[in-house]
Amino acid sequence: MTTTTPERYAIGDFAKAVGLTAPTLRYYEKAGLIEPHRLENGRRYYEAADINWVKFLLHLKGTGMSISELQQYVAWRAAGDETIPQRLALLKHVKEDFLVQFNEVQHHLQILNDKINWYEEKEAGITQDHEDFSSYLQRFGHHE
Amino acid sequence: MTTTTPERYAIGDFAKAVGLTAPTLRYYEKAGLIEPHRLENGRRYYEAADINWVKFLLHLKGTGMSISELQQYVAWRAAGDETIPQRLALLKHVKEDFLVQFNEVQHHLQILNDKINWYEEKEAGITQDHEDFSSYLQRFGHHE
DNA sequence: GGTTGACTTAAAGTACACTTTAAGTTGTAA
DNA sequence: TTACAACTTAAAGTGTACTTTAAGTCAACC
Repeated sequence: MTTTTPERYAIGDFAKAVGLTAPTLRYYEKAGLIEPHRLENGRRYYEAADINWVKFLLHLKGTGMSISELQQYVAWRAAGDETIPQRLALLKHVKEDFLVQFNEVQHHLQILNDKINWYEEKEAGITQDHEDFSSYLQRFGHHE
Repeated sequence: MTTTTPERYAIGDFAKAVGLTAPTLRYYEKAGLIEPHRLENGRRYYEAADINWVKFLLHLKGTGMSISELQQYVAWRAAGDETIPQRLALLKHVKEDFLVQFNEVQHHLQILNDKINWYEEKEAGITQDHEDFSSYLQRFGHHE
C-alpha cells in the first residue's frame, strides 16, 4: 500500500498555475489572502487545493472586490460558519454594485459601437455631407 | 430681432452638468482633452456643445480607454478627417479589448452568483451536510 | 565545485487618475 | 463695504495594486 504525496508547487510554478507572478503571490500572502505551507528550509509551497482558492479570489476580484474587501471576506471565512450571513451580505452587495457597473459599461459600449458605425459610414461616402454624431445617436434613441 | 446668446457655464456649473468636479475638468484640460473658452477676466466658460463632448469622452473612458489613449484620439481628431482611419482603428481595438474583458467579467459574475446560491443553500439547511463549492460549481459546468 | 537560477526578506518605486493644498484674485449678495 | 463663495495657478499628496530593487541563501545541473 502506497500513499500519494500531495503535489507541491514552488512559488514560481504555482504563480504560472494561477496566472500571477511570484511577487504578487507574496503580496497577497502579506495581505492575508493566501497562507502557503513552508518546507523546512523556509521556502513556500502550495498544493492543488490552493489553486482553486486563488482562482476563486481572482473571480471575486474580477467582479470589482478590492483587496480590502477580500481581506474582510477572508477574515469572516476564517471565523467560521457563524459569519456566513456577513459573507453573503458582502457578496450580495458586491453583486449589486457589479450589476450597476455592468449596465453602465453596456451603455458605454453602445456609444462606442455607434461611433465606430458613424465613422464607417462617413468613410464610405467620403465626398458627401454627413449628419453629426449627436443627431446620428438620436436616430437610434441612444442619448447622451 | 434678437440674438440668443449661447448658454455659458462656469466651471462649477459645468462640472455638475457632466458629473465631474472642477479640479477634474482642469486636469482633463491640462491633458488636452477639453478646451474651454475664457472670459476677459481669465475665467473658463463652457457651452452646451461641450457637454456632449465631455459625455462622449466619458463613454470612451468607460469602455476602458486610458487618458493617454483619449489624448491620442483627441490629437487625431484635431488633425482633421485624414486621421479617421487611425481613429477608427483605435476605437475598434478598444472595442476588441472591451469584449474580451466583458466576457471575462460575465464569467466572474457567474462564479459570484454560484457562490451566493451556495451560501444560501447552506444557510437554508443549516444542520445538514453540504457538498463543497468546487463540486457545486461542477454540477453547473462552471469550472475554475 | 562552480555557476546559474529560484528562492528569501524588507523596503522603495511605479502607474494611473485624480484630489488636495496653498496662495491669491474676483464676483455676488447682505 | 464687507464677507463669503467661486474662481485662478502650480505643485504636492492620495489610493490602489502591484512591481522592482537590494542583499543574501539555497538548490540543481554540468
